[in-house]
Amino acid sequence: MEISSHQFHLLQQLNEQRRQDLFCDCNILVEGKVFKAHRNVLFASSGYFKMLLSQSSKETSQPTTATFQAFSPDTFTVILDFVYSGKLSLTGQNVIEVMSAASYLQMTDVISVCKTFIKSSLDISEKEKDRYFSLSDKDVNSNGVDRSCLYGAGWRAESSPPHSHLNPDQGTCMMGGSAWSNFNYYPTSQRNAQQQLSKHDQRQDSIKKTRHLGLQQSSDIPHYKSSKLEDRASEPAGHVTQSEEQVQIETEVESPHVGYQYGQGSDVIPRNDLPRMRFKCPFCTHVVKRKADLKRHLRCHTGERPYPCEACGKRFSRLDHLSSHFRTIHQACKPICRKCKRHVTELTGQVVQEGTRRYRLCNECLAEAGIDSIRIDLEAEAPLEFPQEGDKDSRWHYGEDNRSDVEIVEDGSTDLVIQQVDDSEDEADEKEVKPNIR
DNA sequence: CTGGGGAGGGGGCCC
DNA sequence: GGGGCCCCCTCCCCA
Repeated sequence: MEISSHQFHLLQQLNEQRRQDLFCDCNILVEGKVFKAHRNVLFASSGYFKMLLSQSSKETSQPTTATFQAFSPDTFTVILDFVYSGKLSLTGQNVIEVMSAASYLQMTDVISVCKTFIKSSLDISEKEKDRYFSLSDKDVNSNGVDRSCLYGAGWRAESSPPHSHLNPDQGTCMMGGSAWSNFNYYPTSQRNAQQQLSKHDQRQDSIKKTRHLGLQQSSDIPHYKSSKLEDRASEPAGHVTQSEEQVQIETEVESPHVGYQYGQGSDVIPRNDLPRMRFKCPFCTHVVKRKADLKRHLRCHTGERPYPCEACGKRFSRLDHLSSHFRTIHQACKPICRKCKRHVTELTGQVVQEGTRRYRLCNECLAEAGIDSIRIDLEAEAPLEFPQEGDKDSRWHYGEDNRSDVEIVEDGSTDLVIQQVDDSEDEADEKEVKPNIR
C-alpha cells in the first residue's frame, strides 16, 4: 500500500530542516551569500552536485562548501526552493538565468520546464497579439493574476487550479494563464521589470540609438554581460512598479486612442505599422515580422547552439554561420592569398592546411614563407567538405557525445600541408555539398 | 596604445 | 518554415 502524501511530507520536512538549519551539511556560496542545504538532497537533485559530492564524499565529517559565481543568489534561491519543494517559480525576468543555472547544475527537469515556459510564452505572445488587434477580449490580464509563473513538479496534494498543463513529464506542471502576456508586446513594461542587458541589447543600443530593455542573463553565458545591471537598477525617474505598469499596459491595450509605445517614448511605431511587425521577443524589445526570425533571435537569449562544426567542434547558433565558418576556415573557399591578399588561381596559388584550418597562399608567398618544401599530405588532399547526411565515417564527423564547447586546439606548427588549388572543383563542391546539419 | 583585418554573430529579407 | 545570402557590428588578435 502506498501513501501518496508521504513523499510530499518528507520533502516538506526536509525543507523545514533546511530553514531551521537542522542537519545541514553543505554550504553553497553564491556571490557571497551562503545557502545551507543537505548533501543527500542536493546529490539527488543535481548532476553537478552528484559529481561534486561524490568526489568529496570521503570527508564526510566536514561540511561541504560549494562556491558559484555563474549565477545570482536570487537565481539559486529559485533553484533551491525547487529542490526542496518541487515548485519552480519562473518569471519572465528570471527564466533565462534559471535555465542557465539549471544547465550548469545539470538539472534536466528544470531546463525542460524553462524551455516549455519560453515556448509557451511565444504561443501566448501570438495569441495576445491577435487579441490586441481584435481588441475584442476585454478580459486580457484583468483578472489580476500575478505574472510570475509557478511550476510545480512533484507532489502537489492540492487540487490544481484551472491552469494549462504544459509538460506532462513534470507532473502537475502548471502555468498561470496569462503569465508573460504583458512582456510580449509592450516594451515599456519591460523597462523596469527586466534587470540585465544582453550583449545583443547593448549592441542594439549602439546601433539604433534606441534605449532598449535589459535582459537578465547568467554570467555563465559568455557573450552576455551584466555590466549594465547596476545602471538599470539605478535608473531614475519614471520608475514604476510592475503592477503600476500593468495598469498602464491594460490602458494601452484597451484604449484605441493610445499609440503603440516602443522604447522609452523616443520611438513610437504608429499603429498602422503594427501589422507588419508581428512578433515581439519576450526578453527584449526586438520585434520581427516572422515567427521563424523570432525563433532564430531567441537563440541569442537562450545561448542555444545547435549547429556544431564537424571539423573543429565549434558550435554555432545558426546554420548559415556554421556554413560560412566551414567555407572560410576549413574549405579555403576564398581565392585570395592570405598573406598578400592577391587573387590566386590553381596556377598561381596553393591551399595550405594547418590542423583543420585551410587557407590559400600564392606561390610567391609560399616560397617566401619557406614552406614549399613541406611534403604534401595525400590524405589531406581529400576534398574538405561538409559531411553528407548520415556520413558517420567522415573524418570531420564529431559524434553527438563528442560535442564540446571547448574549441579543439589546432596544431599549426607540425601539420602543415600544401595542396594544389583547384577552383573549379571547389566551386563544384560548394554547389553540390550541402552542410550536414541535424 | 592603436589601427587593420579576420572571425563570429545578429538582423533583414529573398527563395 | 527553413535555408541561405547580404549587410553591419563587435570582438579579438596581431603588427
